Amino acid sequence: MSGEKEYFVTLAPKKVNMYVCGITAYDVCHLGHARSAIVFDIIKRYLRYRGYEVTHVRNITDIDDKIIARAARENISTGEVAKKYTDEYYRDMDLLGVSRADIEPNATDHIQEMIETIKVLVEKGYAYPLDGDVYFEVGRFPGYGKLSKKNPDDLLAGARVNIDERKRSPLDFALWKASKEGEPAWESPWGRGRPGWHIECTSMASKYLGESFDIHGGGADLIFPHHENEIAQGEAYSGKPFVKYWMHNGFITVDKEKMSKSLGNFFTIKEILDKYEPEVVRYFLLSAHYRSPIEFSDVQLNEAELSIDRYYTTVIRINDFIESAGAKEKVEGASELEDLLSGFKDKFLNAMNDDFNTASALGYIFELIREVNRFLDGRPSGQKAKDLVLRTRELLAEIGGVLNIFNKTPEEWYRSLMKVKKIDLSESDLEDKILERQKAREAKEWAAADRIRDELAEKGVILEDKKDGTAWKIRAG
RNA sequence: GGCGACGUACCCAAGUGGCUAAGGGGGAGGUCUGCAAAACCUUUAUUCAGCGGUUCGAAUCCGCUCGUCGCCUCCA
Repeated sequence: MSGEKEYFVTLAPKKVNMYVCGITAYDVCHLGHARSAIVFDIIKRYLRYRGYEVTHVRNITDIDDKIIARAARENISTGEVAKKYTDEYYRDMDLLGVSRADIEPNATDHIQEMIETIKVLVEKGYAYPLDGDVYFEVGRFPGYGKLSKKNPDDLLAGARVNIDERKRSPLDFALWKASKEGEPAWESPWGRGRPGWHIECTSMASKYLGESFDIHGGGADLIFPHHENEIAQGEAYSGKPFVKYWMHNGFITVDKEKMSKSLGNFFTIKEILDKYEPEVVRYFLLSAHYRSPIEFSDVQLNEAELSIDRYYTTVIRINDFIESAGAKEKVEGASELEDLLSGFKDKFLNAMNDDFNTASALGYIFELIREVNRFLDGRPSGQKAKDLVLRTRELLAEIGGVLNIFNKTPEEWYRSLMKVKKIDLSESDLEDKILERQKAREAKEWAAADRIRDELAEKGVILEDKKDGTAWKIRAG
């Protein structure tokens, strides 16, 4: 609310009540929806990791103008439209590794609650019925504009055309809308109609999280008017502060412009996941701070893929070492690694405690990656070296777990890359080729061996000769 | 027009008053290797859009200028 970072103090000790605006189920999701979902998924995971008991509510709007329009166009019911795109949404979220919220309410299951809220607002004089609609009277709520830092007078001055003359003020917004013939409708004290968009979040958030709760999140485009209106409704209703901390994720941009439905410059999650591993998308989104705009491009996604590949390549080295390390104690240059290991967790926590700075956290992960590689380059052996490397692997896995990345085995990673890059080669064919090349190498027929390697490289498969055999990877980036 | 955010290397990106300006990608050189790949090492910002100011000290605070974007209408 202050527009600045603040110390995080929960309303109840160690408990966090968090509401995040979900989707309106009228079309498939694009990357912007993914960002919001992933950002708040990480926030929830991190708070839980830190020992908070988090109740996460994420709504699904299943009745609104766009759903009605789509239903009319496709000649199906609004319920069918909402169901279809809710299913698509869950499919996308599952692929992206976004966990479910604890409560995922639909608007249409809470019509009664909304009617009750509106009734109270009317009784308290904050809202007025008008020809079957009900409007919130913005002028009656003194704090209006405090979240978006807008002055109601400026808003009035800048008001665009299409002003509804019946309203007491152009800023007044609908709590309840009378239904037209053939539209979905519910009985209410003001006649048959349906709820306005803003009221559902206020009613449902209050129902599940209380009249005041800790965190409310969503995309930055919801600040005004949606969240401003939620505050007006919630605080007019209860007389209490509605939300303690507002958190808004920044936009995804394409050529510096906001990715959006209306501009048509969007990429659906489905399209992106056809070309990139879900983990790559997650990493990409975590590589910038959640409030910053982030430019979508293939270059960026490829860089994310390379970064993740660097991680898994190191995991392979670590695993190889742990399996094959000799017993003879040889530990050189371990002090740097030991230092880094002992300070690593604090660095990670500090980064995340500072407004969930995932980009900084990822930086620390790669510092550790470089150090463990350096350590392994010294060809260490023995139990002490093993313990150190094991500790590194565990620490990396723990932190990766919080961010929900880096949680595959390297084998899974490369199989997954193989699939997403549509490499036309079975694993057994690949093994055969490697064997064939192995024979050539043993016979020191380098040209033949190189030919096989080049042939595979052309398909995007990279061979790595190690002392006990040849491993394959898929070229990232 | 009103309000707001941002501008850090070739690209992406952390850093918001004080040790050598994280990290990733890319470039150049090197070590290792049959050759590669991977990894590592060295190097690539005496400088943080520009100009002023505050301060012992600023990329970091303040002012102005330039540029980019967002919100003010549905939007993650």
